[in-house]
Amino acid sequence: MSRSGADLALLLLGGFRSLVDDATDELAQRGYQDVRPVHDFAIRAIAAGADDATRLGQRLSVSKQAAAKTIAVLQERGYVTRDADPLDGRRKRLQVTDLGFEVLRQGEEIFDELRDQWVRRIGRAELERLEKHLATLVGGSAVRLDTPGWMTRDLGGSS
Amino acid sequence: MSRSGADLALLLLGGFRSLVDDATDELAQRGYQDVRPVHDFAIRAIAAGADDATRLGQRLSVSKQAAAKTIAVLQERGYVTRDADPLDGRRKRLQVTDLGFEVLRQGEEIFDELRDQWVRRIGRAELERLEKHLATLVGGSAVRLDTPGWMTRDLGGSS
DNA sequence: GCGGTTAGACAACCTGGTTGACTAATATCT
DNA sequence: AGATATTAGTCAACCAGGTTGTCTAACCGC
Repeated sequence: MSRSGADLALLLLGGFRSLVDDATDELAQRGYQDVRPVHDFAIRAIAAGADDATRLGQRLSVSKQAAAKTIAVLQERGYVTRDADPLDGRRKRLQVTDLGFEVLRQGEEIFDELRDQWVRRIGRAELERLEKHLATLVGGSAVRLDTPGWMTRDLGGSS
Repeated sequence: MSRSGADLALLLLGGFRSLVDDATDELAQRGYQDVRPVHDFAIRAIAAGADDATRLGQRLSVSKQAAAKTIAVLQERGYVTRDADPLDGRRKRLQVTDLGFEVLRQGEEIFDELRDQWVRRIGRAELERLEKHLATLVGGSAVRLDTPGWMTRDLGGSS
């Protein structure tokens, strides 16, 4: 048992991947075949007020062009709409559709269920302790999602 | 404070990114400018016996072609050599160079130092507890590194 | 009204993956 | 031995998701 710093990093990555892969799987089984976590995050950001491409890009720490590509996908799948802003002719105001909110809701539900599974395995107090420490270590600093590929790709044999 | 499943995922990702970004920064400062964690992992896998492109690919859960591309980079930078296998004319046997081992050593050292910093912040016992739980939850299952981009990319304002 | 800024679109390009096709060498089977 | 199958590596085409740069149209301030 090495307990090296590198192992620690791998453990964290492993934990993350485990959750995300399982969640993506489950989301697919519930009928949202091609939703990737990055879509979920993007929809969430839009719902939270990043309602145009530029702001979404800022929120996601990617260029506005990259954000626009993501938006195009979300729009095509019916998770967001894009209509002209009456107050500013340049902007295209983004709005999350009912379907979009539904994906969000299900995504949350799935993640919560996965967390519950973890609670069952190591106990509530222990998991909360783990979260508390991680929060301390990671700090409030926003987690950047600007990792091309990676969470957007389809997964092999995860679950 | 939501303590939702999604937050947990973000915490894990944040922890990982924090370590990896800092490590990459530090490695760069020590003169290994363009080493990304993925290179470290690849060298490590080669040193551990995945000494041809096919096996390296399997180890890293990527195609042999992708592995070959990585190898080309490692070779160009002098971290590995590739010579004919006297026993099997098809294979090109990989070997980690002294420089390659040096990168590995420094990488380890850096990660260990980062872990020490964490120990200082939350205490040895707590960190070990965290590691123990994560190990339980993630299981022995090999962590897949097949995330295109992401750890290979250069980092913005991390540290 | 005019110059500067801002939102979005378009295009070219990069990285790091993928699959598919092909060659050469080794293994296996009759 | 010889025919056949497998295996390692390479090449090429392609894809996803990002980047920068350029351009247009609309807004803002003087």
